[in-house]
Amino acid sequence: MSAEPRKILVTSALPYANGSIHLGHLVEYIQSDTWARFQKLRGEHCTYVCASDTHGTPIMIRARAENIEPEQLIERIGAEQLADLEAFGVAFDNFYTTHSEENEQLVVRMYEALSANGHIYTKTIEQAYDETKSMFLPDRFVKGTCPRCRSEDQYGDACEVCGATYTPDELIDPVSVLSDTRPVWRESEHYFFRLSAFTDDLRDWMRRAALHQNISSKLEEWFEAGLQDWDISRDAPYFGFRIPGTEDKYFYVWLDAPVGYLASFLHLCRRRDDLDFDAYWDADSPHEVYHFIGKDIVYFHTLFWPAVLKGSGMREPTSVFAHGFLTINGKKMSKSRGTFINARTWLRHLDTSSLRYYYAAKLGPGMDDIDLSLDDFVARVNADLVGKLVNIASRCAGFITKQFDGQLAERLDDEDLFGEFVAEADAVAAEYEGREYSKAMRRVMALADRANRYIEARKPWLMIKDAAQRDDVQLVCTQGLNLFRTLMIYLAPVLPAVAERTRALFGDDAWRWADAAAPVLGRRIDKYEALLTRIDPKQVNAVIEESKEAPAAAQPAATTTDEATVSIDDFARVDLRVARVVAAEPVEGADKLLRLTLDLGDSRRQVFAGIKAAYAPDALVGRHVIAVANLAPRKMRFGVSEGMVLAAGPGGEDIFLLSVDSGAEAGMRVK
RNA sequence: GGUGAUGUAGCUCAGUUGGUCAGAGCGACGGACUCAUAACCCGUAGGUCGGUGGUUCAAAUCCACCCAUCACCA
Repeated sequence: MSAEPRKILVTSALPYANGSIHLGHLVEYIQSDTWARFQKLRGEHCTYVCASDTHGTPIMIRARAENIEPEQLIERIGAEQLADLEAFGVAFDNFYTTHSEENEQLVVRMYEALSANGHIYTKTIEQAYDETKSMFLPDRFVKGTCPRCRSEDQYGDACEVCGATYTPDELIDPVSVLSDTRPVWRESEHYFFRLSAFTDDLRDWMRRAALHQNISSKLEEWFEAGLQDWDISRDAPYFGFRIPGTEDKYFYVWLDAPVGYLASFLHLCRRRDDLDFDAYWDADSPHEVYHFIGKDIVYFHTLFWPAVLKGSGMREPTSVFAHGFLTINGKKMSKSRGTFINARTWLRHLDTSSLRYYYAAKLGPGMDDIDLSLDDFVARVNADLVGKLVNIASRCAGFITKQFDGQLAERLDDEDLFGEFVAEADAVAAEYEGREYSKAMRRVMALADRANRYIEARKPWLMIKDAAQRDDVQLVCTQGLNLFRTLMIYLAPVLPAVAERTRALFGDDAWRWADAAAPVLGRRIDKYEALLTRIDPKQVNAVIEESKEAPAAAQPAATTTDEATVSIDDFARVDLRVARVVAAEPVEGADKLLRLTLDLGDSRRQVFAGIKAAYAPDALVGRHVIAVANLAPRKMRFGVSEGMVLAAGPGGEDIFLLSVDSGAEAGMRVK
């Protein structure tokens, strides 16, 4: 490791604020979160940002359908997406929105730079127009009969039956999906980005970025076909940013979306002394910037985006990492098969470490699709994680706790063996760095096998029967626990929740990668609690069953088990935070409700609380309460409630808010 | 339709530049053990590497064609 930490900015693709996070999305977030966590664990200065992608026609249409403003829709969905991602351990340094002041300023700044550099021109094009809705229609909003194979009800850009591609005006009997009327073709002036002028720059960038073979061969393909200029404008009505100097032209969502990476980073820079926006984004920045994306958006991230950055006088990304898609049981996710699984559904029945591990065990640096085979998932997680990995701790900790009062020996039993585990650190690190997670998992599990064999060979359960060998039992179990601890440090990027529990078990301070090489000796450990529990196939079945019908919208969570207890995992899913009441007011038309605006440190939420009879609004402002930060947002008659505040009592006047001792600040996690 | 990717033991996958490359884990089966969340340890199983044809002394590994699955086509 170099003395000076690397400065790294990592992004995940922005989730579109039009739907729920599902297992497919999670491949990307878990992959990039793991990488960012690895860099941080190694002591690098790594920042990981993301944002909600909020603009475009689909969001405008959906908001209309729900009879709300687009702003309300994107705020609700964005909060829900962030909560889901955080529940899976995805730890952004910042999750922002493309519908922000920062983003608009950056988009305009970049557009003006592009314009000044001669990279923008206008051209009149013809486009489908819905006269009843008074709006231009994107290709996907026109349907009709395929001109080639005559299949009915096909989208305006391609036929799903015969695979033909065409433009909407070639469709037979085209109709607008918004009104079922026949669209007309109207002319409109559009703004174009001169992508074709950047071919040489992009070729040059492609070499420097050392893109994965699969991506660069794709790019070569596109270069050979010749780059086409890019239509970056859309006509009103459109939900997005208006192009300066125009009345009714808006930036296409795909222009402002990647700028959202910058906006989220800028938003964070303004709150952090150790981050300087320009130092990362100036054309000659020495820092590293990486985008993790899915293979479906390679075009945008390896052509448009670097070209737009270059054209606006900024630096290009250091590299772009693309992953494949997720299949479940070998097939595309499907609602009828129950394999279109939302993150939220998963959380109700299964823990998140298991999925993180399974994905890691399958992920490599390439663009190949990965398969979540549910039977294999259960077998693999139970065998690898519970059977061999956690088992090491489980079989050693008992002796230490019961026989030695939790006291670890002062030395190791087998320094050489420990040394073998330490010697793998560089190889594991290199595999993480190269996103060869599957290889890293394989390597770590091979070590776990080795640790189990070591214990098997020493047989502490026999030694304990002989008073003369009592000290050796302590040595062997100290050895075993330290082998386990080293492995858990290696796995911390993938299994942050289990790593955290392990760290606490040993009473360590925050782990760094190098700690894996230094055994913990002579210390008293906490009482061992199960770090993970086996998965029952019934849990997976429950997820499938629940996913089969239309996603149960905001159904109260079914109890996850028959038992009256919850696991530590279950509890950890509830994100309790200290919140400061910024504003409180009665809700018109509701007898019991107060509308609270809560400050959660990094965000503000609107929450409705049934405490009107017990608390005067004015008395609440400024005080701290405990809020559930990841409760699914709920649409109420008066607006969306984005959480709940904790209170005790039967209700009515007898309701008592929980508070925290002085010193606590808004945003602190309760645990 | 064009382009590209993938197709290796029941399952999930490794196999750098062609010659110990026919492998691992899981499952299954047999045995041992009982510290551990029926976990762990030892052993067995044995797929003509999607198909056909070709190049080569030698191909899962190169070429051609075919089949299947998947993706992209701004």
